Amino acid sequence: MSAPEAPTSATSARQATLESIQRELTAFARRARATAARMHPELSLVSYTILSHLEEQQGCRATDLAAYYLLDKSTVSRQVAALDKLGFIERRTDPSDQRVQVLHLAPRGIDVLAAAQVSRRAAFDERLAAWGPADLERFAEYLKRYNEDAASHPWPQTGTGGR
Amino acid sequence: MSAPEAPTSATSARQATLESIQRELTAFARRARATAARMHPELSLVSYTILSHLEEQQGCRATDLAAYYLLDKSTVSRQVAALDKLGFIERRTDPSDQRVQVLHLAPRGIDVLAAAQVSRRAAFDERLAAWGPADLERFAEYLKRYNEDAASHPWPQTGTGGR
DNA sequence: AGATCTCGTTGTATTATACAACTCTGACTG
DNA sequence: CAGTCAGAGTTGTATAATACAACGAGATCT
Repeated sequence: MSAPEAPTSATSARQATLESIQRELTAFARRARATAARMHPELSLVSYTILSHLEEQQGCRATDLAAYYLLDKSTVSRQVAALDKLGFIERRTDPSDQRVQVLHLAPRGIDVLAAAQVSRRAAFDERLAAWGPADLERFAEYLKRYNEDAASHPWPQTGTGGR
Repeated sequence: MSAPEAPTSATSARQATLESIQRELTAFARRARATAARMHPELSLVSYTILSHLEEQQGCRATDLAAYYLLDKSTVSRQVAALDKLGFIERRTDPSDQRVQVLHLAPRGIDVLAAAQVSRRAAFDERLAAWGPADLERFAEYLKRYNEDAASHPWPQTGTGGR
């Protein structure tokens, strides 16, 4: 263990910045559901994220979704079932492993996702219209880096130590 | 109406960046609940945001919370009732307007919030340990600016025009 | 073959949320 | 002052998202 260092003005400024990041991210997270509902009422945030993920990944397993979004597999199973029932996705059993279903966008899913993306892009375009390209790029990089860091640091032990 | 401009490589690069921002923000939002549950199991994301808001604002009304987090007043009412029942907050009727209750942290609320913040700070400290101060500052600024922009551009009309 | 692991489903309970109807209280108007 | 209207909060009701536990079917490894 290294020697404890006395707090300096630099470390407390850092703390203040971290607090600020937390606060803004949290506020954003809490608003996200409602925001999505207003941008595209026909597709909830939950459905949107799944369809969007499938588009980007060109198909994936339910387990992958659960891992990526930190959800229980039962939750994903039901959401996938609902999207399947609506005809938005298809489940193709993997021939090399009969347990796994590879999820793909179905034609109707492609359509509704595209429609939602139109609204979503319009909203982002308008909101971020005043941002310069350099700031946008940096913001995107920071977010990506943040999410990667969060994923790679599952949890600092906060409680009894179990994970 | 201004003349439509042909898409240039600059505009499509911008679009790609906007997509990236959307994607990362959405993934973050979707993970936030579970993340909070792991960081501080004793205080849900929802409770945390309310207590935290009260701490920062030194008290506010239920209506303010609803507006800030884009929630229905009934939702906030129940959450506030739950926090009150747990002894985390106090409701003080505003003497100048008997309709309004000003919400404040109660001693127990201060305690649990502080405990959660310890976990939270530890998590953020670890996650963002590799970030330099300049990047952190900029990230914080961008998030703040993003949230402000989102708040000031309620919605570009996406549907039939109603809000 | 048997133990064990993984993927997915289903049963059950809880929590967050919205919408609508309602009660108070305050403000404005004739 | 009476009547109306607007704002704050509560409650009834319904739905959606979620977790945990138990389970079934298929794969894997002795």
